[in-house]
Amino acid sequence: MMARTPCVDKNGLRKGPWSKEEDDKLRAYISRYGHWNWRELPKFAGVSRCGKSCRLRWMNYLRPNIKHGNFTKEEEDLIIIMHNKIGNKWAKIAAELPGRSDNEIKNYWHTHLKKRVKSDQTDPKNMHRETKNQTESSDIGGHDEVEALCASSSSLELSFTNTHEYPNETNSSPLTPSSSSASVELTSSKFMVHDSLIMSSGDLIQTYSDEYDDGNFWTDPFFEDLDVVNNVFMAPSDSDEFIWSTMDLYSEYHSQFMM
DNA sequence: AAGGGCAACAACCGCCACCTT
DNA sequence: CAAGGTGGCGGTTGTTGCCCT
Repeated sequence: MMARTPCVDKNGLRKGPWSKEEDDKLRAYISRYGHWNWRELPKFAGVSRCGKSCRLRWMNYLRPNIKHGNFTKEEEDLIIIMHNKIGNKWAKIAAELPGRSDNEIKNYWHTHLKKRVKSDQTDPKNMHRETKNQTESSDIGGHDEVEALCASSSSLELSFTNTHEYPNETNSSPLTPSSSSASVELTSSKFMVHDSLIMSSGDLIQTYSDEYDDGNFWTDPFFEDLDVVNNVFMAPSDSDEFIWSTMDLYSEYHSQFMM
């Protein structure tokens, strides 16, 4: 794998390439409960990563329907046309390519397409084609049309959630979609009770301070004592059932008192 | 066969926009 | 209105594999 070697930052959070176990934990958690809050999520998913790293991993690799490699000619052409019109707006371009992440498109552009475009433009044999493309661009990928394309893509994320099969759908709860048409997006406010429930549930976490360090939002631990979370509440993978049962307990609590 | 250079790409980092309080 | 929290975007880096000499 072409990635950085694993390491640990000052907060004990892992950096570098993701292991299969980490992927499995993150995928299992989000599939079941959605990404309700990226900063808190890794603690509950049992992953020693910062929220930002989890988000990136999910968006670029673990999302349902995500595709890798082998860009089609149509995809390449669309990237080139849109890049010609809107520049490095990778997220907007990615919105037009279902299953492709902005990061992958960005990488693909830098490693393949940029060179291709450059050589196309400098190759005299392509001068005619270039002019033709520009004409076509104004027809096919003109500014208005690209904007319209981008606007129409707002439901892309929803379409992903629609097509995703939740492995535990029968365990429907306020935190899990009751049907495949439900969004997995959950507001943080709906989760306000989460911590207090878990704390009261067997006093697993003795203290949870609101006054954690004012360092970096993405990388600093959410709980005052990360070790407590990792070693006590977030048990190793062989105790995943415990995590799920605790989360389900919360779900019941939520449906009983918060709905 | 060795090793230097380059390509590919996963992941990190900083910044910004938006939302909530 | 200001400040803090959060999500998202785009630029960049770092590592590894491959190719060429």
